[in-house]
Parts: sequence; C-alpha cells; structure tokens
Amino acid sequence: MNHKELSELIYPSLPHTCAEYEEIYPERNLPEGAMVTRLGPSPTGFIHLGNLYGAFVDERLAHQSGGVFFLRIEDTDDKRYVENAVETIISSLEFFGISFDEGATLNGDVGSYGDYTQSKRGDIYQAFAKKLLAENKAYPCFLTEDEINEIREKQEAEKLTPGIYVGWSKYRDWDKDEALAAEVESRIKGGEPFVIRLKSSGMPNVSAEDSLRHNVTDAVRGELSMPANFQDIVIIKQTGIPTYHFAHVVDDHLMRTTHVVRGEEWLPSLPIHVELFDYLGWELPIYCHTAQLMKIGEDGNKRKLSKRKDPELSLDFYRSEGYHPKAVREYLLTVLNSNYEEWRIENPEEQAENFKFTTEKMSASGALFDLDKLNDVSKNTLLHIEAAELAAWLKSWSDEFAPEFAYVFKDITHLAEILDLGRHDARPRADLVYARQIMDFISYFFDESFEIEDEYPAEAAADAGDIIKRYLDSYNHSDDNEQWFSKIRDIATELGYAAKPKDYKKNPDDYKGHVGHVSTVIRIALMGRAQSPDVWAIQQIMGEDKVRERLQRHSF
RNA sequence: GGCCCCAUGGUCAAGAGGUUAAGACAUCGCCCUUUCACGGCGGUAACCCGGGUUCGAUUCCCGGUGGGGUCACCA
Repeated sequence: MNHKELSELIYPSLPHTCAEYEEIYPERNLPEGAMVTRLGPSPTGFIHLGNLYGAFVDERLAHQSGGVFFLRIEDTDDKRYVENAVETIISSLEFFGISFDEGATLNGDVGSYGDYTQSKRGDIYQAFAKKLLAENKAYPCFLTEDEINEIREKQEAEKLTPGIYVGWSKYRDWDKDEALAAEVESRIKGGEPFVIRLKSSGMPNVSAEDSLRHNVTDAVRGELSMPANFQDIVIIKQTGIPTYHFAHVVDDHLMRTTHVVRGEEWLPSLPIHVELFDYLGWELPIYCHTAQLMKIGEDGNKRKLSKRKDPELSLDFYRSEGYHPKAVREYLLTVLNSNYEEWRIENPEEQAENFKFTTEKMSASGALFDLDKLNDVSKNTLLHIEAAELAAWLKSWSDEFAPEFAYVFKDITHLAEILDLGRHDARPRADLVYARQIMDFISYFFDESFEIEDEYPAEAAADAGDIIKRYLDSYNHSDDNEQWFSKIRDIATELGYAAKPKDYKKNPDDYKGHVGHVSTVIRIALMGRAQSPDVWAIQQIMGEDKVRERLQRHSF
C-alpha cells in the first residue's frame, strides 16, 4: 500500500477533487485593496464584548475597503452547540449595527462561497485531507486516549515537550514497516476509529535559536518571529469533522478571506497554520491578532475577559442596562483605534463610518475595560440622538428588559419633551447615559415613581410651608423664565433671604439664607430632590395642574 | 515549566534618538451659576529595572522583572 492507495482507502469516493474546489470557489473579483473578512463564532450563542470588539474590526475593514464581510458558523465541536445560537449571534450583532454581506443567515446561506456552516463542509475538508494523505503529509493515527496519556506522562518525566510528534506515534511511519502498513490497512477496512494527523516536518525539542523560524507580518503587531511547528496535530477528528486549525486554513483559503482577524490567544497556534498553508501550497492571509480586552481581577491584576467569570461583560449586560448600541460602538472604537477619539472631537457630528479605521493604529497591548469611560462616551453619544428617536428606543428597551417602566411610555411625545430638557441650550445638558439611569433621572415626572428623596435645606426648612404657600399664590403658569424667577426673589427677600447668594456669603448674619435655599425648597416640593434641571423648564413640561397639585401637598 | 505576546500617569493612550513627554476619562481646586448638569481655567499624576550602542536614551539592541496568553480528537 502506498500513500495514494491509503488515501483512496480512507476516502474512496468524494464528490469533488481539490482542483475542482479551486474552480468552484474562484478568486473573488473585487476592486484593488478590497478586504475580505469573516467572523467565525462557535455556536455557543454567547457573544461578549470581546467578540463584538473583533467583529467591529472585521466589519470596518471590509466595508470601508469595498470588500466583503461574511459570517461562518464554526460548529466543529458538537459539544458546544446551543439551541438557537445562530439566531442569537446574528441578532446581537445586528443590534450593535454589524451586518454581513454574505454567509449564514436565518434564512439559509447567502453568497457563492458556501456552505457557511462548517459541519456541512465535510466533503471539502476530506478532499484536502485526502490530498495530504496521498502526499505523505498526513497519516491516520490509532492512538487511544489512554495511550496518549501514557505518552504524555513519559514526556513529562523526561522533561520533553508533550504532544504527538516524531518518534511518538508509531503510525506516523507506517510506510516504513510492511507489517504495520498491513495492520493499518486492515484496521481501516475493519472500520476502527482513528484520527488523521498532520505529518509535521518540524524538528522537536531543539533550542529556540536552533529551530527553524517563521517570520510572519501581522497587521497589528508587525514582524512576528516564531519557531516552526513540529506537532502532528489532529486535522480530522475521529468523527470525520476537522479541527479548528484545518477548517480555518481550508475555509479561509476557499472563501478567499484576505484578512484574518482574531484574538491574540491564537498566536501560539500560528505556526501550525503556517505549516498547513505551506503544505497545501496556498498563500497566507494577512493576520490581525488583536489584543484582548481585559478587566481587573480579584487579585488586582489584569485579566482576560472571561465569559464564565464576567457575566456583566456579556452583551446582554449592556442591552439590559440600556446602553445605546451607538454608545457601545463608539466606546469600542475609541479603544480599538487610538486616533478615533481625536477624530471624534474634531468631527462631533460625523457618522462613525466616515472615520478611516486602520490596523496600524490598533494597540497591541490589552486594554482594560473602563466603565467610567463608557459612561462618558455614552452621554456624549446620546446628546447627538434626536429626542423622539431616543424615546422610541427607550420604549423598545423597556418592552424587552424593563416592563416595570411601562407607565413612562404612555405618552411618548411627552417623554420626548422630557428627554429633550435642556439639550438645545447654548450649553446643552449631557446627563442621559443609559436607559436605567435615565429612568431614575426622569422619575419625578411620573406620579408612579415620584417620591421625596431629599430634605429641605437647613437654612429654609422652618419657612418651607410659608415659601410654598407664597409661591403657589403668586404662581402664573404663563410667566416666562425671568418673570418667574423674579417672583422667587421677591418671596426670598420678603422672608429675609438674600436675593443673591453672594450677598449672603458676604454678610451671612444679615440673612436666613439666600434665594438658592428658597428655590431648593420649591424644587424639593416639586421634584422630590435638591438637584434637577431648571425648575421653570420642568414646570412647563409638567403642566400647570401637576405643578399645583404637587405644591399643594406641601403647603400649610 | 517550554513557547509566544505585551510594558508611557489610576484608566485609555500620542510621541520622537535631544520635547516644558500631547490628549481623553477619572480625581482635586477655582470660575460660571437659584441646585445639578454643561462649559471655562488650573492642579496632582507616567516613560518597569539593569546593561550596551550613542555626545545624548523613555525611544534602538540584549538581559532581567512584571503582566497576559498558549501548550486538546475546544474554538
């Protein structure tokens, strides 16, 4: 049995040859410089901030270059599958404004480089595995789990690099031993399970200086130097399904991906991929190994964002807290590209899409997630969203995540007025950050959530009833801001308060307090809190009836 | 442990062989002001360590240290 015969024995009939696949999936006809990127989530259904971060890079690279961004479902691990995961992935990304041009969709595949689900591409992987077998670049391996464990223990005892490589799997050299060749043949014919391993040409256990090294140019890290792979990694599992390594190489070649964006945790396996591309005679894509988003761990050190440990960093956290997708996007962009923030300051009104994103400006070191910064970005982002749009968005948020706030949306036009409060002044207010915070911020407008939270200032507490009574008596809803405030000044001076805070500060003994204390009394009666936007403006939105009703409760 | 990646204020970061080492967030103070927010002005605060190259390194090289990642028939 020679190598060709072995490959025929393992894969007797396949629908297409490798050469045919090259024709079925020809090079893309795209303009110069167009990038083809892809997102390859495994269908756990869990997308976290880190995934989103990477997805933005893919999306920007493809779309700003006139290229293609596609979705490929990487479901080569059946244990990982979660029901409806694909729907969840697509809808989460869509929520944050990420859309695909090609690939898996809820209604099947779109595009001519499919299937876009790895579990449906078995024939393709097998064709290329067959080719490697025939060329003596791969071999079937019958090592059992127990045998592999034994090997590892032995290697550990001898302080050798663990793994299967030259000298550890006898099946690697089946072609040098007739008896073994016969055994392999009969075991395959007998239907015994086996995996297909890469027959690496690398040399194991040599010092770093002596080993063959690869130099790969990474788009975010520059020149990378690493020792060549020597591990006979599994390319086809017992189940006939490929491992990530093999699927990545075959898919990204056949789908004509130009830029592979992935987290830096893939860096250690890059030599494997380089060898695979080399064996198959294919050109390497451009790799963009992005830094991981980190957070501070319990020990005070930086830590990779973990989906298990950091549920608050799942995308659902932002959605349920009510962070606007544009804000999250804006924040991620500031973290992603170091010059984005400056650009944004210079172009406050521009669409984020008009920013020229570059891999060179991406940081190679992991950024710490910073909620303060997100909040700051968010309040500036919301300032640029129309009140009506904001109101509608808040409603959809409440419908999904916080039905207890349904009363806020009974009058959506009224809500828009509330949200717009002070936002069109010469110096616009920026106090809207995220939905849950907004609900609290505007709660005093609604009887359902209005409550007295603060106490009257000590300076004016004794006169509170009197102040409110006088205020009520003089209240005219059609007064303009100036007329309205001069009445408060009058009340203040009549009761012995300074009309200007400065007067009071100069001669504190001459007054009970100042006009600010008086207006705080009114503010608390009306809003239940000592701090709020302009009282007059609030009253105009509240309407005369509610203003009088609230005040009456507090006058005596 | 082997291998790989990374290293500028509390955080995100710009930067060049010679700079008073930007900017943003946070923080502190002052101003504006009927409160808050916004805005303005200002402050505190940084080049991990040791060698080498150089007239001169925070910047280039080497070595440490620290942090992160990875060593599966998971991705």
